[in-house]
Amino acid sequence: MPELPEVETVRRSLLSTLVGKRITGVNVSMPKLLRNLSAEQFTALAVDRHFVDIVRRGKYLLFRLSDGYTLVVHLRMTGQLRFATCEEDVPRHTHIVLDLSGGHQLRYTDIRQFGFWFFARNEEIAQVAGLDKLGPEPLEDDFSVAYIMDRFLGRRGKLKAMLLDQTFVAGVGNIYADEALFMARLHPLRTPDSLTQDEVERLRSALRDVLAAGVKLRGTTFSDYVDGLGLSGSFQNQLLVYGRTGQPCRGCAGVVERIVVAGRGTHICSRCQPRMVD
DNA sequence: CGGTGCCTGCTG
DNA sequence: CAGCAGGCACCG
Repeated sequence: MPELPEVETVRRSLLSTLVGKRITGVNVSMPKLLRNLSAEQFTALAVDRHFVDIVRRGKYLLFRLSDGYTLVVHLRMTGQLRFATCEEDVPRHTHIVLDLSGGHQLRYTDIRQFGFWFFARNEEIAQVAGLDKLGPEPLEDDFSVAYIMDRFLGRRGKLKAMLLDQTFVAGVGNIYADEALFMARLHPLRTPDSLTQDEVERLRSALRDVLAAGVKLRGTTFSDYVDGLGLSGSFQNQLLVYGRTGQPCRGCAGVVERIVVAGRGTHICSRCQPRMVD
């Protein structure tokens, strides 16, 4: 489900409510979601620690706890973190519940059970697969034209696959990749190595613009995604191609097509995004 | 590189 | 009932 804008929105929505709250109890009904600890080990380490900060890297959320501990959460496709009071009904597919001081809870719900939690000392979280290999944050300055040109040099394969590669750029997923490629007027099957500097500049701007707009509108809600307080996003109303197969292109008289690239459903306007010769 | 598996639920 | 879904690791 969640890409950078959704994960960032969850972070922001939980920050002020969670910081200062102490974990008073732990309830794990799906122990396999705890990637590195048993439910007993996790409970023993987490109870009595309080939340200090929440940081996002790519699609990972890092909950900083007291005494130098960090809880890493990845929501993958259908994970949800929800702050709630104890009295509120617990939704189906809720697999982990943290009881918090003040009668609140932090609940983790995940229909497809693809997400995970990893709990360790701050200096140990580099062990989380993928976290230490993340590329630059697309909204930061180090995601530069020079960096992209360098990474694209000599690179065969498919442009869209690069955008989804978290070691190239952190936090881009299927929706925002399609939207950015459309905005940059680049075909997803282009060879990265073939892009001109002008095209790389367009791609970088489009990615940054679409992700910033996604954050501003608090994410894209189709069905599952809501933020940490249960609120939907509204970027779904701004989508130009994603999920619009067969509908008119918003940029020309063409129609949005669906193709498969790198195993993922991919939405393009082949008139606005010419395949060209590589 | 592409293909597959991990899961459940929804849609055509 | 098959196919698809916002992600990613692993396999050959």
